[in-house]
Amino acid sequence: MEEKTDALPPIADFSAWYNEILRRAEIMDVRYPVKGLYVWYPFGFAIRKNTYNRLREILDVDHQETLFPLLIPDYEFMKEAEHIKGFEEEVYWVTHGGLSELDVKLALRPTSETAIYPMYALWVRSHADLPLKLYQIVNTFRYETKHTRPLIRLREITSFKEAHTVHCTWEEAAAQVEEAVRLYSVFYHDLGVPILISRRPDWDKFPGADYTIAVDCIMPDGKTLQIGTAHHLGTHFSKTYNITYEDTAGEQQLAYQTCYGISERCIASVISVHGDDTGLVLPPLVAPVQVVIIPIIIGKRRDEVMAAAETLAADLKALGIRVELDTRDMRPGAKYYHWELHGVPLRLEIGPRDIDAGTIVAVDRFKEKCQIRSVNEVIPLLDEIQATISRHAEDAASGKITICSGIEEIKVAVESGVAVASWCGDRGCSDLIEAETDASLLGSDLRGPHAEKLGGVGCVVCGKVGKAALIGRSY
RNA sequence: GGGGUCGUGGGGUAGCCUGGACUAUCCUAUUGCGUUCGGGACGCAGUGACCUGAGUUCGAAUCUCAGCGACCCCA
Repeated sequence: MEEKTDALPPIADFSAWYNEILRRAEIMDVRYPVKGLYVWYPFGFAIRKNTYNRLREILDVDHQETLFPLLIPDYEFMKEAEHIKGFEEEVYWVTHGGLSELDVKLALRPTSETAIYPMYALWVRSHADLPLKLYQIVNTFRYETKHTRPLIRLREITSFKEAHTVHCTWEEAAAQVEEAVRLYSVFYHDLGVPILISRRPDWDKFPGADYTIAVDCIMPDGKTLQIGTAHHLGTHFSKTYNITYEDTAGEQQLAYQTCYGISERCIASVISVHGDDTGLVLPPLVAPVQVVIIPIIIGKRRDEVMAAAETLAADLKALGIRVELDTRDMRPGAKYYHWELHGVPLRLEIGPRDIDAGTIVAVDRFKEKCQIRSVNEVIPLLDEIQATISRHAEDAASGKITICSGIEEIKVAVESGVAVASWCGDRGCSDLIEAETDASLLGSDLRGPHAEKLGGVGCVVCGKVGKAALIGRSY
């Protein structure tokens, strides 16, 4: 069949699809003239707003939102050795004020530990001040040398949610890391994005952490995207920044810390994991337009149809639904394509025939059509769509995960997805896996059903006691 | 980190090698008018571009150098 119009590249050609969808669905404009910096279109920004509103809701239960400065004095930034090593290659420096050189150079935060922790040292006095759980949503700057990509690898991360907590004991901090993982699981469950939770190998943990728990998702091309991390910082930073508290016995004690973050990669994951050949598929939770109403306007009955459509829109708005009434002078079909591209979960059509019959045509993003008689049927429909989107994503993710018992199997698995295999924890064995399979050992202690299915088999390389590791190619 | 390809209206291309008013083409770009309107309408008339800087030249989208930017491949 002949294509009538310029088709979106198929999602099977993921890179091309991704670039095109960002522009056509008006998410990011990539034409800003600085490498690695991109502009949010209003529609994309609305997705961001809805997504981060949910993230805030989840955090606000027992965190407080705060805001720290963008600029960090060099003497603070340079205090923690491991941390510096991890970031110094990527830091932008402000060296001048006007024409004069600054006495103290200022780093644009690549992350905010070194901005926040000197203040924490002032704020934390007593065990009664703990735990302290703050977060902020800010932009950060990293001079990326790898290939930059909108929402995925940026020189200005525009939407970095970073939480920083302080605790009395190592165990409490460890429990907070688990709590962070739980919160992120809830968040991604709500976005319908299936996640893999594992512990990053020691050589890949956050610079200045005891350990790092990572949240990854699987993109349509089988590569993984890290979409969240939680770090146990132990006392690395509290030693450096002198964050101490007075315990019940009146003794000064070093505090234990955690930090955990999510960036706009969460939006990249929503777009990529759910999208299809027709365009975006947005979960109602984050869709800027949850329901679009297309009036079917024909000649004489135009006013009658418009009035009915406006009433319908008002009724939906009253139910708290984000609704758009599309009154543009276009044929209905063109509007259908437009809103499908933009991922609108549910479309309602109202025309003369529907008015006569007392019904409304409802079509979901998967083109399932039904007739409804009342606006009260809309919310259940949206709930159903949210569930369908999650189920599709879950099926797609499962299809990309292979449980492997040998190097050859891993090699095949990582060509189109990720492998789960047993690993003893030894660097030598992981080096061998990576060299043989052209993929990375992303994490150990993988959680969830796939790890359980693997069972207690020995390391794929040496046969010693091993645990479930995640192996794949990553963004 | 290494290599490659490339930069032309809003988007996609041709023209460049062989310099000459350069210009052209397609689209879900855009303006106006009219006819249309239950799955991407049509007619007519318009708008709109050669990445930036330097150089070569009588003359540069075209040649040279640099910068900026984009994409692809390999490590």
